[in-house]
Amino acid sequence: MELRHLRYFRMVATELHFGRAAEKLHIAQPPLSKQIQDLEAELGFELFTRTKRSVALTPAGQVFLVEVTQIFQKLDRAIDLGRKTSRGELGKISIGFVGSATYNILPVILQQFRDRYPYVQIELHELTTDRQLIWLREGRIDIGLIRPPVIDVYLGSQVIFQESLVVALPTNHHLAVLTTIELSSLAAERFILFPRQLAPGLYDPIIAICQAAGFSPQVVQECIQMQTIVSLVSANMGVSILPASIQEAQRQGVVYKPIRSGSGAADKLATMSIFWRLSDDSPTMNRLLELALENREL
Amino acid sequence: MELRHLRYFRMVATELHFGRAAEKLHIAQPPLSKQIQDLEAELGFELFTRTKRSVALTPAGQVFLVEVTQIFQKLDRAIDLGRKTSRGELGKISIGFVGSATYNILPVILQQFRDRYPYVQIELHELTTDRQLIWLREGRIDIGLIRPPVIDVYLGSQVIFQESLVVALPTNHHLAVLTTIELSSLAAERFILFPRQLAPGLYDPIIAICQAAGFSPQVVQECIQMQTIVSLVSANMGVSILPASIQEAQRQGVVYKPIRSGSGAADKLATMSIFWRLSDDSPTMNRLLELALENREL
DNA sequence: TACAATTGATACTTTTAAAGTATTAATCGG
DNA sequence: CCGATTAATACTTTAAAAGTATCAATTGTA
Repeated sequence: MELRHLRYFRMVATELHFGRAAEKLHIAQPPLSKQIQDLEAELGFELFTRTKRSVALTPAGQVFLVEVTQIFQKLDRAIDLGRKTSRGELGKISIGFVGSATYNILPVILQQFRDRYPYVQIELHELTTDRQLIWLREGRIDIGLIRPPVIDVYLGSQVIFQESLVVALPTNHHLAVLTTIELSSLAAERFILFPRQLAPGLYDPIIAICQAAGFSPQVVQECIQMQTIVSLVSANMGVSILPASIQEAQRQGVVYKPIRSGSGAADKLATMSIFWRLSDDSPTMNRLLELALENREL
Repeated sequence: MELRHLRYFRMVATELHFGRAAEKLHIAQPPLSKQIQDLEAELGFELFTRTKRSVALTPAGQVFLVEVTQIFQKLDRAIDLGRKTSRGELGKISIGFVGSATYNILPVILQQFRDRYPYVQIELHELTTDRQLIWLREGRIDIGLIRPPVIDVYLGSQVIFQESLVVALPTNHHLAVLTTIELSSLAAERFILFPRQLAPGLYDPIIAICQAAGFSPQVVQECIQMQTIVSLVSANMGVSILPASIQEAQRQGVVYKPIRSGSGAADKLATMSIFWRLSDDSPTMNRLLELALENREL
């Protein structure tokens, strides 16, 4: 049995006239009769009761017609789903991100992606850099938003966001009255930073600019969550240097001050990259990647 | 697109190897490659990502595979439903019957039919003879259980049940002590019968045997429902002559007595026939007809 | 009642496309 | 680097679908 048989059957069942049906199918009448006969022989039951002058569906033919119509609908749907999937308009994508991406690039990308591809299911995982790399390799996430550098030959990456660093001070700090902060004035302060292990891409530049300003920061506390660092600053436990986008989440008891860019070295030092498996060619991943690169802020 | 393309696609998707898939399909590998290429060209998207050494489904191919599998299941089901319908194992049948069929042939037929064809939906309509004929011609019922004679060239009929007539007497009637009744002894009684118009096939033989016994019955009341006749007899309104199967529904205050068959004329005078449209060739109707004729009681 | 029109089936021919054969090109493992 | 593996390509053969001509049965009308 081939779809041709079912298409022909449907036309004859609609027209109830072999001549007209053949005409609509753009074939001659004898091959149409033949195909219907073949179909009936294969099915093992009659689809039509024919006299020399008229054609009518048998009860079995009626039942079969309903089913066949649904089959064609299902086939159309199958093709449509396949096409949408191939375009990345349908499917699933798993995105990993470090907490600090929440304040800048992630919401922008998510909103645009949802607008463009509303039928793609998005799965979000807030993960530390190292976990993201593991999950990426294992295929548990398809995209990672990570602060470079990361060296992995199986992963592709692109910088998608760069921002300046700011100093976070308790409101009652004596430097909090200034509009910009000279880094060297923080030489004696106690610092609260991310653990180097989890975010070397953020940690190392901070240490570097401090040393360029003539001091090594005294780190008294390390915190995994950026929000926790802010809390500790507000509680007068110390000061911190953070990506500028932290200012999106304002908090009582803390003020953020730009670093005076005498050397210019403090500008755009916090970078965020998008990572993916080089072996992954899935349409949804490619669409998300395209969109992320379109929205680069460097 | 033909089912062949989908069958081949399914096999390649299962094997993920053109050579093995071709072998299982009992064709050579090159035509299989060709058919898959044709399918992809028609669909407008790739189903497989192939290197010279390996084959894998694209995301679109995965989605399409799921749908195609369902399509084949649906096709199998369509064939099965059609076959069952052609055998009369699936479908619907509408049966009309006169009230008095309830006591004899109808329950037998219904139970057997349900046992044999449990997936056929049965619709029952208790109707007078004349309404059944109208409904039959209009196609509102497919089968009628009617007391003949009926003359209609568009309908087929077969006698399926014949039974004797009995006399229904009030319990306190002076003849109620006898085991059989001589008809002539009822000459002076008041009779309660069906209206002739609604059941001439029952009415006329009753009148005939009475006249053969030497009297014309005095009909004081006509009732459409057999149960109502029995009620009136129990209420001492008169006597009646009814088909023997009425004894299935015993009732206080009424006794039934066989007619003494001196002449033999009272035997098997009440007949029930099955009627159908001669133009109707539906499998369910044919199965019911077969079954009714198998269960003939003459 | 007979005859023309209608309509599906049959017999046979042509055309299309599916399947087969031989071979190539690329990849991978040893 | 060589041989085995595997999908693709080029070309031939074969099968089956479509076309043509005609028949046979039915219907309705002259």
